[in-house]
Amino acid sequence: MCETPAMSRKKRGGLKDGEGENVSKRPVSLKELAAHVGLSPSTLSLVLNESPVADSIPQATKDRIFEAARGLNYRPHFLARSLRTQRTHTLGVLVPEISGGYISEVMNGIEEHLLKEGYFYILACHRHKPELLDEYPKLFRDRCVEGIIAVDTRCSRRMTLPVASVSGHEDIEGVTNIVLNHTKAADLALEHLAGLGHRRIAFIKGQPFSSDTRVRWDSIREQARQLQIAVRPSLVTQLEGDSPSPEVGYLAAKRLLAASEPFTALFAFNDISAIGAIRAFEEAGRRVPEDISVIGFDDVDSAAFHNPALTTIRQPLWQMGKLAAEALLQRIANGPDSPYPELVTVEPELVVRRSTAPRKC
Amino acid sequence: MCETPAMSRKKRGGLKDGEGENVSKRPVSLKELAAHVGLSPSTLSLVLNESPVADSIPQATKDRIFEAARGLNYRPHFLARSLRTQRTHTLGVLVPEISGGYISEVMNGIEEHLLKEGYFYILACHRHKPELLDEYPKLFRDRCVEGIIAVDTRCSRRMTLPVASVSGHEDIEGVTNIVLNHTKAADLALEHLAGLGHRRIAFIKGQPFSSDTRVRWDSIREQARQLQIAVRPSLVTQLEGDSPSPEVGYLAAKRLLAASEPFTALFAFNDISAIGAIRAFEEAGRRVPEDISVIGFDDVDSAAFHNPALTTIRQPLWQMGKLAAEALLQRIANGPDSPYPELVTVEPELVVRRSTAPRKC
DNA sequence: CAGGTCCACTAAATCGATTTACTAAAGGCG
DNA sequence: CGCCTTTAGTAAATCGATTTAGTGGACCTG
Repeated sequence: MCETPAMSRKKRGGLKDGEGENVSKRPVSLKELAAHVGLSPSTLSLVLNESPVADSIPQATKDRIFEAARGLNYRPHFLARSLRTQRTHTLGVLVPEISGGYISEVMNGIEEHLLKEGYFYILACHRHKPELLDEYPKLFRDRCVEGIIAVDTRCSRRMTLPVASVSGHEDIEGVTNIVLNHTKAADLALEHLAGLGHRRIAFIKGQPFSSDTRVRWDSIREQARQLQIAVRPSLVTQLEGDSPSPEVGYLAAKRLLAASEPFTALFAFNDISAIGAIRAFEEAGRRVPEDISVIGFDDVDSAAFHNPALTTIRQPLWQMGKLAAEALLQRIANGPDSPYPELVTVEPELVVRRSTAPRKC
Repeated sequence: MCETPAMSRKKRGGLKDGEGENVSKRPVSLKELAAHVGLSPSTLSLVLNESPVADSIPQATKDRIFEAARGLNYRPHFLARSLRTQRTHTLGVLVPEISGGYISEVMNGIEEHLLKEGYFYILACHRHKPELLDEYPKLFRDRCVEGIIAVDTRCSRRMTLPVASVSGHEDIEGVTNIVLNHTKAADLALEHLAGLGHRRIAFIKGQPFSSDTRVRWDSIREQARQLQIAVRPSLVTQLEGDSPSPEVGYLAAKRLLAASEPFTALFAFNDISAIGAIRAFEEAGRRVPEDISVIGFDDVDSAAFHNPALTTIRQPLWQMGKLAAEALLQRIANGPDSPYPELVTVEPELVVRRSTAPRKC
C-alpha cells in the first residue's frame, strides 16, 4: 500500500502518465517535462515564459511544449523560480490583532486586491507588543516579502522595503500613508451634534497605541474651537487596555459618568467603544438617545444593527485596504528608486441612525 | 545617490562592514560570510545548523563562526534553504471571508499558535465561490505550503497535503476535523428554552454552504425529539445570502413573522443572525425577551454587549483554531505516513444573558 | 563558393543554501 | 616506522528554475 515516493514515480512512468491530470504526489519538474518532449529545459523555460528570446522557436514546437505542460500538469516550482528571479509575489501584512470591525474590513480590501493581482501575503499580529512590532518586519524580510502593509500600527523605523500604512501618520521615508481626512470627520461629527443642540459633549479618545488617536484628537479640538464648542477636560477620557471588545468603552464611559460633570452627547473613538459606552449609560439609567446622544466612528458591520442603531462617521475601510494594496503593488512594479505617493487621503461620511437625537430642552 | 547593487556591494566591502548591525540593503550570503571568516560555506552551514557532522570542529572555530554571523547579521536565505530542504514552515489557511465573530476568533487561535511555533501562513478567502474553493488549495500547493487549515469551509476533494478543518464534518482521507459537540449544544439550548417554559420555538438554520448547518440541524431535531419539543416546519427558516452581516438574520426573522404561526422563542444559527432577528422582532413591536426569547450561537465578542445582551451557546472558537494548528503541526512533524486523529471534539457552553426569559403566561 | 545572417536550439552559470563523500594532516599504537 | 584513526575541514552535487552566451546547420548573396 504505502509505496515510497521513488517507487511510485518509477512505476507510474511505465503507465503512460502523459494523459489527463497528473494525480501523483510529486509534481513534475521542468527537467522531466523537457525529457518528455525531447528538448532542453532552457528551451521550455523560454517558451513557457514567453520570452522574446523564444521568438525564433516555431509555433509547432511551442504548441508541443504547451500541450505537454498542460498534459503533465507542470507547475513551476515556486521556491526555485523565486530564488532565481528574486521575486516572491508575497507581501507581509502587520496588524494589531484579528478582530471584527476596523481591522477585518481593511483586511478584506487588502486581500481581495492582492489575490486578484496574483499576490499572496503572510499575516502577523503584534498585539501591541513592542518586541513583536520589532520582530515581525524582520521576519517578513527574512521571508523575502516584496513589501509590507501595516494596519493601525505605528511603525517608526525606516524600512528597506516599501511600506504602505493604513491610518499611519508618521512621516517616514519609504512609507505610503493611507489616511482619512480627519478634519472633515471631526467637522461632520461635531456639526451634527451641535446641530442637534448639544453643547456639553463628552469625548472618548483612543488608546495611545492606536495610530489614529492623536491626529483624530487634534482634529476634534481644532474643529471644536472653530465651532465654538468647549472641550472640557473633565469630559474627556481615553480608552485603556488593548482588548478589541466594547469592554474598554464601557469602562471609559463609567469614568465619564463618575466625574459627574453633566453632558448630553458623547463622541466615541470608534463604534466598538460607543457600544460599550451605551451599555454603561443604560446601566446608569440614562437612555440613548433620549438622555445622551452617542456618535461612533468607523461604521463597522455591527453598528447598523446595534440597538439603538449607531450614528457614526464612516471610514471607507475596505477601500483603504484596497488603496494600500494598490499603492504598494504599484511601487513594487515601478522599482525601488521611483517616486511614490507619501499620502493617500480618503473622505469620511456621516451616517445618521438612532443613537443621536435633539437635545431635550 | 542611487548605486547599482553591484556597486554598493563592492564599495561597502571596502569599508569594514564587520562591525555592528548590517544596515546595508543587501543581506550577506553564506558565501560572503565564509570568505569573511576564511572557511568554506559547507563548514559554516554545518556549524550554524548544529549538524552532528560538525562535532569534530573545535569550539574556538565554532565561536568564530557564530560571532561573524551575528556581526554581519547573517540570515539564511529563506528561498534557498527551503528549496534545498523542501520545508517552508508555511501553511495555507482557507476561510470564507475575513469577518468579525466566528472567523476572526478562530483565526486568532490559529495565528497565535503558528507564529509561536515559527510557522507563517498565507491566507485566502473563497467567499463561497466554487471556483475559488477549487483554485486556492492548488495555489497553496504551488506555494509549497506544508499543510492547509480550512475554516468553516466544505472541502470535498482528497488533498495530497495534510488538512485540518475547523467545523469540518466530511470524512475525507487526510483531513483532521475539529468539531463542536453539537448534540450537547442542541441539548443545552433546548433545555434552557424548555426550562423557561417555551414550547413554540422557531429556528433559523444556517446557509447551505456553512459547514455546520447540517450537523447542527440534525442535532437540534434529535434533541428536540428527545425533549418532546415539536419542530414545526412553518417555524423553521434558513439564512439566505452570503453576507456576514446581521442582515440575513433580519430577513429570516421577517419570514418567520410573516408565516404568522405564533412562537415565543427563537434559536438562531449564530449570534450575528440572532442580532438581526432581534431587530426584526422589535420593528414588529415584539420585545425581546419579554415577548420572544432569543438564543444565539458562538458567543462572539459583540454578543455580550448587544442590547439586550445575548444568551448564546459558546463555542471555544479561539481554542478550535489553536487545536487545528496544533494538530496539523503535529502531523507535519510526524511525517506523511503516520497515523493522525480524524476528529477532535470540543465542548459547548451555555451562556445565559438577557435575551431569554420565562415564557409569559 | 566564401562569408554572413538567421533559425532552432542548448550548455552552463546562477540564485543561496544543504549535505554527502572525500582528503590532508595530525595523533596513536604495536 | 608503518598503518590506522581522528580531526578539521572542503569539493561537489543538489534543490528547480531562469537567462546569457553560444553553436551547428541551413540559407542567402554577391
